[in-house]
This record gives sequence, C-alpha cells and structure tokens, in this order.
Amino acid sequence: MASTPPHCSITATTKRYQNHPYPHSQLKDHRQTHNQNPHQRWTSNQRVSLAKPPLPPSSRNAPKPAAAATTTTTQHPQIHPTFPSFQPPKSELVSDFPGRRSTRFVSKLHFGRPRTTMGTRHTSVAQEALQNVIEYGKDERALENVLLNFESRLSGSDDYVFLLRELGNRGDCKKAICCFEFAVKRERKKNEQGKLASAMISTLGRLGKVEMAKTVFEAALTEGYGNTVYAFSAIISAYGRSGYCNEAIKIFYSMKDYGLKPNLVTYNAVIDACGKGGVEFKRVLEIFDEMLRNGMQPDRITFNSLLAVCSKGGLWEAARSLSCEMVNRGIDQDIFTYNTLLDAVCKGGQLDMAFEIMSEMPAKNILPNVVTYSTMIDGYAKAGRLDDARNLFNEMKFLGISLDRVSYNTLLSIYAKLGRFEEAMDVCREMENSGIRKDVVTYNALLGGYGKQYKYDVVRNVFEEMKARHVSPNLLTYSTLIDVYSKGGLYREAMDVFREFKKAGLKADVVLYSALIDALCKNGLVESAVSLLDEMTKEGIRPNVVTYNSIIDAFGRSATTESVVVDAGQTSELQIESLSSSAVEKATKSLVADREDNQIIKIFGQLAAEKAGQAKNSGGQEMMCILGVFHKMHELEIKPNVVTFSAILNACSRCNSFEEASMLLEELRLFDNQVYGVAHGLLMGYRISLWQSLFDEVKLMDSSTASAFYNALTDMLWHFGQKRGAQLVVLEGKRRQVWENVWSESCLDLHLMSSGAARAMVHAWLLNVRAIVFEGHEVPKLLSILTGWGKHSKVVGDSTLRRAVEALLMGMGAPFRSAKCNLGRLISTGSVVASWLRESGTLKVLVLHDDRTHQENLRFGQISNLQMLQL
DNA sequence: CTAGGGTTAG
Repeated sequence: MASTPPHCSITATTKRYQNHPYPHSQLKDHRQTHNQNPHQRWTSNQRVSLAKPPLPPSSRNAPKPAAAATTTTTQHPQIHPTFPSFQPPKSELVSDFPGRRSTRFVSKLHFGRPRTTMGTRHTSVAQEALQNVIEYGKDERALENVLLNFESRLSGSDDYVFLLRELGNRGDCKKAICCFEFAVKRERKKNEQGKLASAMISTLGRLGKVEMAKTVFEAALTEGYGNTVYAFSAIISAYGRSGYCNEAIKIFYSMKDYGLKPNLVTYNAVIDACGKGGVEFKRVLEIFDEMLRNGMQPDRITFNSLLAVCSKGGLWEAARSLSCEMVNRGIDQDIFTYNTLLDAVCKGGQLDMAFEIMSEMPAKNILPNVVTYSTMIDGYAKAGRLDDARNLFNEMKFLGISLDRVSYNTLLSIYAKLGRFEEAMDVCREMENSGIRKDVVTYNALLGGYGKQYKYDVVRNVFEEMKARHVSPNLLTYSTLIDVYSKGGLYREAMDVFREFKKAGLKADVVLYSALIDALCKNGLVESAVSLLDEMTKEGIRPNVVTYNSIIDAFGRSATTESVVVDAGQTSELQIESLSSSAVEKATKSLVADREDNQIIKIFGQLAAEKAGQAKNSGGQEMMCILGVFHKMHELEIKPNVVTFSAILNACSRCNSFEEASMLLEELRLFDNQVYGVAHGLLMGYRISLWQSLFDEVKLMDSSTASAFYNALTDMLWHFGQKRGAQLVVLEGKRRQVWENVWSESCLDLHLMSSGAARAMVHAWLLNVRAIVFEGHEVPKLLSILTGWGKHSKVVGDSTLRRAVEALLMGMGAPFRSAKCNLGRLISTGSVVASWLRESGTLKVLVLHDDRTHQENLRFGQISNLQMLQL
C-alpha cells in the first residue's frame, strides 16, 4: 500500500490519520473523534446523513440508509430492453434538479489532452526539425529558415503533420500555423494538403483557437482540399470543444451538400459536441439513430459521449440503460464509461446508487481514480452529505491517489461555500505545496465564498492577488464579483468591475444579466429589471428560468419596500461609504464623464440613486407587468421549475385580494397542472389526496429547495385563511423531514420556516403537547420555541418570524415568553403550559379551520382530480 | 472522437 503523499494533509483528521500504522482502525478512530467534537464537522446544519462506517477499500460493502436503498439501489431501475427508446423525461419538477443548473458548459482552462504523435509515420528528420524549430524559430522568418534547411530531408505531409501537432502540444500555435502554411504551399497533392489541413484544424481546436480553426477550414474549402470527412470531423470537434455546438451541428448536416458521408469519428465528434453544448438527450438520440440507420457501429467512445449527454441533464435512468446497452453489444467499458455514468447518477441525485456502482468497479478490473473520487465527492457535497464526502476523501488518500487541480478545486469550493475559510486556505496551501498553482476556478471559488460572507475587503484583496499573479479573470470571475457587490449594495464597486469587464472585451452572458436583474429585483426596481430583460433579449442572449424566477419572486415586494441592506459588522464601513451621497455623486459623475450609453451603467447609477433615498416605483401596475413576464416566458418556451412555483405562490401571498391571487395561480395552471391542482384545491378547501405524488417529487430536491416550496405553499394558504390546509402541508413537510429537526417534545425549532408554516406548526406542536398532557404523560420541565434570528428573513436581524409567532401565542393566551439571553427563543415551564392546555377554552383556539371548505361535498374534490387527469 | 471542479433564482 502506497504511503499517503505528504501533500494530502488537508484536514486535521487527516494528519492524525497519517500517524497510525493501520488506516482502518484509524478511520474508526477518526469517526469517533469526529462525533465527539461537533466543531470539527464540515458544517453545523448538515442533513441527516447516515455516516457510513468508512471501511478500507478492499472490504467496502456499501452500507446504505434503509429508506433510500429501497427506492434506489436494491430495486433495480427498469432497464429498457428496447433500446434506444428511453423513458420520457421525468416531471418538470425533478428535471430541474440543482445539479444541472449550469447554463455554461465550456470554459475550461485546460483544453484536451495532447494528441500523441507516437503512432504517426514521421521520420527521425522530423524529430530533429522539431528541436530546431523550438530552439531557433524565434520569429516567423527564423522559423522559415529552419524549415528551408530541412525542406529537402523532410518527407511529405506526415513529417509536417508531426511537426505542427507537436508544436500544438507545446501550446505554440503560431509556430504550428507557420509550419502548416509552409508545408501546404509546397505540397502539390490535394489529399496531402487535406491531411495537413485536418491536422491543423484539430490542433487549433484542441488549443481552443476555434476562430483560427475556422479560418483554416474555410481556406481549405476554397482552395479545394478541405472537403474531406477528416477536415469536417476536425472542425466539428473544434466547435464542440469551444462550446459552439450549434455551429458543429450545422457543419455536420452540411456534409451531405459536399457529398461527404460522416464516419464513426464524425458521429462521435458531433455527439460529443452536443454533450458539451448541453443539447437535449432526445435530440442527440436522433443523431444516434441516424448513425445506426446508416449502418455505423457505435463504439465505446460513442457511448461514452452519449453518457456525457446524460450526465449534463442528470438523466440517470437513461445513463444506466446506455451502460446496459454497451454490455449487450459487447462493447468494453472503461474508466471513462464508469466516471461518466457515475457523474450522471450523481447529478440525478442517486448518490447511493452511484456508490454502489463505484463499489462494483474493482470487480470489473477498473479501479476508481482521482476523477471517480472527485465526481463522487462533489455529488455528496452537493447533496449535503458531507460526512459521506469526507469519508470518500479519506479513502482516496488512503489509497494513495493524489489530488489534482480539479479535486483540489472541488474541495476548496466545498469549504468556500460553507464559509470555512481556515480550511479553504489550508486547501490552497496544500495545492500550491504540491506544485499546482491557483487557477481561475480557485480564485472564483474564493471570491464567491468571501463575497457570500460579506467579506468585501478580502474579496478585493483576492481579486488583486489574482491579477498580480497573472491569472486572467474570466466571465465567471466578473459575474461573481458583480453579483457579490450588487447584492451587498456596493454599486460603485459593481460598476467598476463592470467597466473592467467591458475593457477585457468579454461579452455579457445570461448569468451576468441574471445577476444584475436579481440585484434590481432585490432593490425593488422590478420595472428596470424587466427592461434589462428586454435588453438582453435584444442582444441575442436568451434568458433562462433563473432570470425569470428572480423577476417573479420580486413581484409585489417593491410595494412593501423590502429592500436589502445586509449588515455585516466588519464591512459596514464600505457600505456606508457607498451609501453616502458623495459616493452617489461620484458614481453619477463618472457615469456622465464616461458618457457611456450603456443601460447597465445607467442602472448602477439608478441603484446608487435609489440608495440615496429617491422615491421608488410603487407596485401599482405590477400585475400587468408580471402577467406580461409570464406571457414572454411561455413564448420563449422556458420551462419553469419548482423555484418558479415557489415564487408564484409567494407572489400570491403578497396579493391583497383573493381574485388577484387567483389570476396568478392561473399562470401556474398553464405551467404545471399538477402543482396548480394541489395549490388551488387546497386554497378552495377541497379534500384532495393527489398532493402526495406532488410532494414525492419535491422530496427529490435538495433540502433548501424543498423547504422553500413547502414554506411558500403554506404561507399562501395561511394568508388566505386556509389554516387547516396549511397545517396539513406543514405536517406533511415535517413527516418528510423538509425542515431538519423541527420538532421534539421539549423544543420546536422554526428557524427554517416561513411565518405561515411556523404558525401552522405551532398549533400542531401544542396539540401534540396537549395530547401528552391528556394521556397522563409527563411534560418536559422546560418547553421552548426557537424562531431564530430572522435567518430566513431578507433583512438580517429583523425577525418577522419571531414577531408573528409571538403575536400568535399571545392571541391564544399561550404562556410563552422571550428568553432573556436569546430573543429568538420563546420559553415556558412544562407545568404552566400543561395547566393552560387543561383549560376548557384552549382546545378551541388550538384547532385550526379553513375559511373555505367543501367537506360536505366530496364531489368537488373528485371533479378537481378529474380535471387534473384530463389536462 | 471520451470522464470530474467554478457564476445567476429559493
């Protein structure tokens, strides 16, 4: 067993681990220490994750949480025998699992692995020429001289192909191009010129120089040596690699016009491009079908690329079917197959299944590598199962698998997101100690992490360090910074970043616009947000569901002037600075000085002005505005997800009249009849049972998404007097553990709940205590209700929840009082509460009722169900 | 021609 590499000591537990001769017992030891010391946990509010006993890899037997196991692993999914007809996409709710949020697919730092020239038929002269070109070819002229010296001894295109490929592998595309031009000029045979062109295009593609590749390709076509399957395959691959998937597909379909028949490599390249471009699996299957129809035999790479398409969408069922199909067809599976499959299964949220698949790998003689581990670790981390992530991390180190750039960044982003900067810095140090420099991904993670913790001074320093170390900020860097600054109300800083971004010559994308739109929305400038939405559409940037969710979520908020000012002790000075009138003036002046006719700059100015206290737009015409937004969303065929539903439900809660809310709810009907049916049914007081399946789907979300939905639905019901309905929902949420540890006999923790949900829950909890009293059991000495410190509220410290719960308890005459040491905590002794519960009038105030009921007439419920089935 | 990491909504 290889000893653990020195650079692997990232966590304290690891260091301890290294001192022990027997990793297995040490791992157990580590687990005990871990449990004894809650401060060493990765996070304080992690989800229930049954920490698997970390076994040494040889005897891994994948213990699983019982509940999850029955639905995921033990009961194998239906593998469809009739390939390639796959299951239709799951419900819209599930298809937008957070794992596939990304709308950006290609901007990786390192372009593909270098293509080996080992197998090529070059001569030893070519080798010698390469050395000379590298050594003496300082500029174009010198390089040409070197080539002229070798010209007579180099034999044909094979040698030149070797040369330009090797130069490409060394990242020297200028020299490669020189070689190409030199060679192609001297070559007479069209097919030899074609070979050179294909090699050049593929080399440029690999280097990410897609524009140059295109130039070479088009020149080759005009010169008459570019119409080969190889050149087309190369340009398709180049486009795919750089994220120009549509171009790749266009070129692919144009081959017919040139009388070319795509071969296996062409098909593989276009499928790969689709995967990188996030093309829907269904559409990729059409290409795959065509491939089969044309008698092409798909190979391992075809399937691996198809799997990659599934992994983008988290389509784990389809991925499993593909894997089975490979077996059926007798196609060998390799580490790529497994890693891609695992990624798909992880992104589909089936972590236990992924673990099982990983466990089967050694038996297939495919040993998990660093990619396998980082895929799984990331999967666990995103699912909130940090214990499992940590166990795998330790296992990886135990196996002596050393971390690489990606796995360091994976780890770092986990810590940065948790705001655990000590550990994040440790990762950075370890990373650099092992010779891997911080890259743009590392820096972006740090910037986002510090920004989310309002550490703006650190953000600035990190950004400076990044530039000083010649790591170029990219679009994501700027998006992150603009988001961080505008969320914190530092519009001057945001504007500066935006200017710098413009100067860098980058083009804004949907994420950047969405961040801006969200900042506007959060500040009550919904109309500006909508106009920016128009602007981005005009610029040809397609908004996505996130963009729309921001706007929908803002509906009705501006009227209540709920703007965001985050208070964060150490940075308040910065904010005050930016809020001060001088900053506003400065911002406005620089705006005028630059005479930039740019809407975004204008908006920052507007935001700064808003901060200075100008009047806000009142929400009078917002109803029409928001309906227009929905309309546009339908028109653009942007699929809503569960966040959209939550936003609509929340918007309903902010409506003053039932009629207005109904109009909004109607929008829900257009989007998703099931969600509409449940919400509407509950609102009207129908006793419907169909909601179970809806909530089954919500359960597949991550915890915050799910709780947001439950909160929104309950709030709306409570708002419109359907309090019994609200309670039904809240109890269902509790049953499904949407809010972690809400309820014990002595304590009710409401801090993750909305005010409606919390109030419905208080009633349920007190009824439960009452039952304990009346059954003659003992009530705990001290009863407490935790409301938190308004963590859930948009304004930190403003505990809307506490006030709502306090008022509720007061109204009922419940004897709870604020705890002196903790204002968010309401307490009472068990005996006082018990005697209050025994009073004759108490039960009446505890039992909730709906304002609208249709209990007497169950037909309504049935009609509602029928309607839902029809649509 | 093939795998893993970073940004936006709640």
